[in-house]
Amino acid sequence: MRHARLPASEEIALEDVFHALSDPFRLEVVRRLAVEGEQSCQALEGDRPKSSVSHHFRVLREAGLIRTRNEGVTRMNALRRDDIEQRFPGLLACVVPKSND
Amino acid sequence: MRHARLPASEEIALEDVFHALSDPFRLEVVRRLAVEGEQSCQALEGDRPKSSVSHHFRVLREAGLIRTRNEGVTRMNALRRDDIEQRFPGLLACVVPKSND
DNA sequence: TCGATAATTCGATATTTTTCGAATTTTGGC
DNA sequence: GCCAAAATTCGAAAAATATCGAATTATCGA
Repeated sequence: MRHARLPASEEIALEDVFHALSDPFRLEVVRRLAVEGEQSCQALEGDRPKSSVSHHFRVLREAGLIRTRNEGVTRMNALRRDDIEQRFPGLLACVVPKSND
Repeated sequence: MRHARLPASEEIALEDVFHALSDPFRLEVVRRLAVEGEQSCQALEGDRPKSSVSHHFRVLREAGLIRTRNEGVTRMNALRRDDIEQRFPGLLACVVPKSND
């Protein structure tokens, strides 16, 4: 696996973040990660096919919004809360209902 | 002219705003309107053809980010600062260098 | 190593956006 | 009314995104 493409905090581009968040499914994913914390892809797929879900997670990952790690056979996705807050202070607050640190 | 399509403050959708701001030209337009205040389309077109500029202004208008009024033969575009701030507090601050009320 | 589960990649198609020239609309001045 | 300036609309073509099934990869456990 070398699909990483995870930008460093300073490399996160506002245009990319906005593009990632302009899709309703991806926006909802970010909100749920913010509220419920780390989640598997499965837990957040609606009734979409896996390949579609995977695509959206990739967009979020490459925009710098989420980070993915292996947990056994599943992959857990987490919002990069601190990195985003550091790079664009206040942005997450516009997106997310409320925080749960 | 009936191209208005200007959403009321409460109707502004976050996805639309994000989509509008995900384009570099449009993001720059918003920043310049924020810093320099009301501007004509001409003043902000780079070397793009008019029709292209007009398209981008329309996206911004329909997303609820700008408002356009006639000033003689030209049309002046202004950031809907208060409406956006009311609907999504803090969002503009993430986008714009600094404010000049 | 085999099988099962989770997710990614591939490839092809569909949908959405963007681009830009030409034609049109709007407004003001003569 | 006629002309010029500013911007929008139209229409077609190009580019970027999204969708989804099938094949592939990765990881764990037996």
